[in-house]
Amino acid sequence: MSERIVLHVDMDAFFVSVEFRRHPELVGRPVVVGGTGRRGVVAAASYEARRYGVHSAMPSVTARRRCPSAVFLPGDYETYAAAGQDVLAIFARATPLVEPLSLDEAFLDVTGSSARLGGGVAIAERIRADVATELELSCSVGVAPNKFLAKLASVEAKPIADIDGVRPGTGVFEVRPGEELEYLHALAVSRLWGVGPATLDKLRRMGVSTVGDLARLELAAVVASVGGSHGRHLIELANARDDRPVEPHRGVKSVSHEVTFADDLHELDDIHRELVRLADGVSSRLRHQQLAARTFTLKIRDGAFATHTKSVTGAGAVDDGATIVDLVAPALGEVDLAAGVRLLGLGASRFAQPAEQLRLQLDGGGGTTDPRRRAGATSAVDDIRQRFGATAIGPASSVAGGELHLVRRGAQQWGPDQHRPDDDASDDGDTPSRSR
DNA sequence: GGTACTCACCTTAGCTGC
DNA sequence: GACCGCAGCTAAGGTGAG
Repeated sequence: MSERIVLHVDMDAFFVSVEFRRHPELVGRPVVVGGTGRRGVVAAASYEARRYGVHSAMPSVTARRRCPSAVFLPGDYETYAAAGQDVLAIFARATPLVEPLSLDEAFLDVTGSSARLGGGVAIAERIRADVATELELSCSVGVAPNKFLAKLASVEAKPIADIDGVRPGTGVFEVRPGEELEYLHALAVSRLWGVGPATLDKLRRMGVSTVGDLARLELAAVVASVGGSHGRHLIELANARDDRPVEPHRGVKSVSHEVTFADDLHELDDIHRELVRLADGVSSRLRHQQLAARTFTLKIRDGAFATHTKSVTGAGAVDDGATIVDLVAPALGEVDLAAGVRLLGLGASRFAQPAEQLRLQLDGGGGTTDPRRRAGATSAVDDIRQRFGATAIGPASSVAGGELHLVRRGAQQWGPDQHRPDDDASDDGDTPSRSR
C-alpha cells in the first residue's frame, strides 16, 4: 500500500489579509482584527503587528498597549466566511478529500491525485500559486504522511515576525516518509495536538520537555498522569502514528451561541431577554441544518469570571426557540446571579432528525402548550427571514428599547464592540447595557 | 490584570435499573 | 428487604483547538 500524502493548508493572517484586499493602503502596517471593545480579544494580527508581540486570543487592551500604532478593525465574519469558501473551491481542484478545520485551514488527502498532479509538494506549490493569483491571499502548506505531521509541517512553512522584522517563510514544508521521528522528536512537547497548559504542566513534572522525551516514556506512566484515552493518544502522536482519515463531511455534534456583555447584567429580566435572543439564534441554526436537539446547556460566566453550566434534557427533540426557553429558563434559578452575568451561552446537542422531533412533540413530549401552532409560527419566521433577511423578524420578548437585536453565528465573534464613553452617562435603565 | 466564540472530547460523579 | 457490582445514562466541569 502506498504512503498517504496529506496536506495541511493554513492561510497566513487570514482575516487581516482579507482586510488588506479592500484596504490596500493598510498593507505593510500593523493591523489587528478582532473585538474592539474593552472586553474583546484579537482574532488576527498582521505580521507587522506580531513583531510587537501581538497575537490572536490576546485581550485587545493588551494589544493596544503593546502596539499603540496598530490599526484596529472590527471583525467581519461573513466576509471572511465567503473568502474561506473561495479558498475551499481552489482546494477542491486538487482532491475531493478536503476536510475544513476552520474558516482558514483545511486538510487535503491528495494520495489519489498525486500521480496525476506531480506529488504532494507540487500540489502544494500549485495551490499556493492559485490562491495568490486568484484571491490575492497567501497560505502555508505542510506535506506529510498523516494529518498530525502535516499540521506541524505547515507551521514550519510560515513567515516569521519578531523584533528584527518580518521574514517570508518557505511556503511549503515536507516531512518525508522515513524522516518522521527525526523531525518530530526534536520538537517541544507543547507542539503536540492536545497538549495545552494543563497537560504541559503534568508532563513537565515527569521531566518531559520534547516529543522525544515523551516517546521514551512507558505508556502506563503517561496514562497515570494525564488519563487513559488522552495518554494513549499522546503516545501515538509522539511516535508519529496518526491514522485518522481526512473526512470531508463531518457532521456537527453541537450548536451553540454565547455572548459577553460590555457590562455585566444584574436584572433577571435583562438576562431572560438575552436568553430569548440566544434561543432564537440557536433554534434558527438548528432548523437551517434540519436538526433538532434533545439536550440544551446553559452557560453562565459571572462577574467573578467563574463559569457555571446547567444542562437540561427534554423528553423529545426540539428546534423552536420558545420551547427551548421554556426548557432552560428554570435552570437560571439554580445559579447564584448575585455577582452579575458577564457571559451567557446556550448550546444544543444530542441531535435527532426533525421528523422524530415532530412526532415527539405531537405526542406531547415537547412540553409545549400547542406544538402545532408553535411549529406554524416558527415556519413563518423562517420564511420571512428567507425572503427579507435574518434581522427582519425576531421574538417580541427579545426586544428592548424598541430595537430588535438578534444573535447570529459569529456576530460577536471576538467580544462586545467598542464601549462608548457616553454609554454610562446616558444609562437610563431602559436599554440593555450591551453595546452592539 | 486581562482573559471571545464555537466546537469536540474527556473525566468525574451521581443516579437508575438490573 | 438490604446490599453489592455493574452498565448505561446524564450533568457538570475541564481541556484544547482554531
